[in-house]
Amino acid sequence: MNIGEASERSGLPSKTIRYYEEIGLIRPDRSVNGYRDYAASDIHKLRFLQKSRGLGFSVEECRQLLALYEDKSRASADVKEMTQTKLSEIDRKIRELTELRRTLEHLVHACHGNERPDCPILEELADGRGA
Amino acid sequence: MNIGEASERSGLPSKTIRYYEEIGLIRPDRSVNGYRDYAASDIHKLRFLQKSRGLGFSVEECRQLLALYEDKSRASADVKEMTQTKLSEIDRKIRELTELRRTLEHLVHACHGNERPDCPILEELADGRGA
DNA sequence: ATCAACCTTCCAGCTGCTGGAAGGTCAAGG
DNA sequence: CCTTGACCTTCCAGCAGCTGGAAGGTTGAT
Repeated sequence: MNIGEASERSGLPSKTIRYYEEIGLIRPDRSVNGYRDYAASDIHKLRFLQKSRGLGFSVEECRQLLALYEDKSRASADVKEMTQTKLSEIDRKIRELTELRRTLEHLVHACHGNERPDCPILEELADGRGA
Repeated sequence: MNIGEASERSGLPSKTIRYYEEIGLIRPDRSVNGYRDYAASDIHKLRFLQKSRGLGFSVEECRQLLALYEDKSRASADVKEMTQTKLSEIDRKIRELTELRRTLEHLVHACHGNERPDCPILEELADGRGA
């Protein structure tokens, strides 16, 4: 499939998809007319990239995450260790998002009308408990 | 407090803190010697920025999030609407992270040894159910 | 055959930092 | 008092990760 459809299916702009190819994250085939030709597996990767980038992982981290499921030898110790590291990062992000969510909700429902930066919710957040 | 301590307490490099000031995210006082002087509330904001940036929110989105709890008139309808939008985004991110986590775990425990991109877990992720 | 809607490459510019130079401030030790 | 080292300052350059636009080729429909 052409880049336009790949863009639609992955949620990434064509520009970004070409950029990801440039930096070696994906390697689509080329049709005889020179157009990029994306396979289903390319779309998988692009969707994966779309999500993981949006979740605050750097391109290099995304490259590593991609490698995790492309690596035929991912039973090896270092791959497992890296996966574990990534899992911890993900858990931390989930905790932080949950916290952020709680903060926003409280700001709407509870802090309603107080002056800033002394709001107890804010203090709680900023004190870093749970971060 | 000086920028070094602010950096330590917020988890942000001094360079980044100065940059955030340059683009108007924070406005620390200045000591007589010309050094930046950070109050506790500045640290709160910096920690907030550190987290929300790390969670994939753009600087502009972070500016909005910051505004949500600085805004004295945040009882207004549009502020509430924006908060709701942000809450939805956060929920989506949490879902995606949870998914990503499940995928990584399965890649280690269940997919172990299969060839790539036909792994059923991968299909599941890429098909976008739950994204 | 021509028009719109695709696609291509290339290059410039923007965001969000990040590093380094050149120099001022401060507390401690000689 | 003065020097040393760890701070701090501004300014400017560069990198990461896109993003937009120009200039041009391909495709399918009228």
